[in-house]
Amino acid sequence: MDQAAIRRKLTRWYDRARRDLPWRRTSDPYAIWVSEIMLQQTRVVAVIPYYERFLKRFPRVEDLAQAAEAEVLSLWSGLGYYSRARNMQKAARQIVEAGGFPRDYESIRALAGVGDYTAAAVASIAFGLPHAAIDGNVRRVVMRLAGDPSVDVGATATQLMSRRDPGRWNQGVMELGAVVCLPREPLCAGCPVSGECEAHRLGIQRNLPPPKKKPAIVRKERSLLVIRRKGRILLTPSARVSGFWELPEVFPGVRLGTKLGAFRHAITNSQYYFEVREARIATRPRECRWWDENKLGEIPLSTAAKKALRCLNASSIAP
DNA sequence: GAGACGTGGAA
DNA sequence: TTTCCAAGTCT
Repeated sequence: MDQAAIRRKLTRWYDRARRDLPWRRTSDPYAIWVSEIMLQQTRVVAVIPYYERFLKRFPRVEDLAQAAEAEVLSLWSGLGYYSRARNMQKAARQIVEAGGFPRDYESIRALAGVGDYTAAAVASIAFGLPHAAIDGNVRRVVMRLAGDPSVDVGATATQLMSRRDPGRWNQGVMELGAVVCLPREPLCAGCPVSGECEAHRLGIQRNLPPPKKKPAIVRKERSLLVIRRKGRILLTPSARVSGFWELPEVFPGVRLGTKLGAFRHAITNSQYYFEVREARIATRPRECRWWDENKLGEIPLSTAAKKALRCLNASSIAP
């Protein structure tokens, strides 16, 4: 591998690619950190509106530290991996207590919800520190450049990394992986470093990284209940995602009514088939609460509950 | 170290 | 329609 050529061509390519990403326009470590947390296992197009809404509401880390958890979760609702939001607020309070955003790798790594990848990304992008950020994109790009699935990705990425601008390099490799060096069908014709790529030379780029075995999808059928009384609707605290509210499922003493709709909802390795059904109760289960139907926008509602309420609204418009 | 954790877009 | 999996972290 001609490392210098790879470094030069790839950073030059990155300087011209995707200049519109909102987090490329900031040098605020807090904003960069927010973007990196949101981008964990989440596509750029999904993150952009959340990122902008989040920073508008919480422009400074102090604002996030002082916010109510329910509001943070509301702003996060729909993004997934909600422990990220809770950890972020925990970390925001750590930061405020420490008197400012941490400025070295170890201190950044110590924040709640920040692992090796995010610490390296923030340290390099916000502070120019020479830490290679290793994510799924970097693993794929490095394995392909080396043409070898057993290559030491961390060591190779560190060797390749620009010492002059580690943040630009890290983002460049990730961006290349995201838009050119795609997992299934890499766009080698448009790749700035295909001439330096060993996998491309050997024609094995589609086989790298080797496929991982997938756990079986479990299918589950459930009912979500719409129990209304005087403009209010019964919700139960989410058992899965604490801080969120759900429509109740079947429980002892409930009387089921007509079916209002159905939808699918996938959660990790489970594929749920939900039917939405009217229901009535004599006594309210202890954990449940009545919520004003006009104020549901103000509380953290699970995505499944939102989908269910959507078919509810559709049916009330066209009964 | 395997498994859990969310969601939605692309193939 | 189903399958894959994305700027990972935590337990």
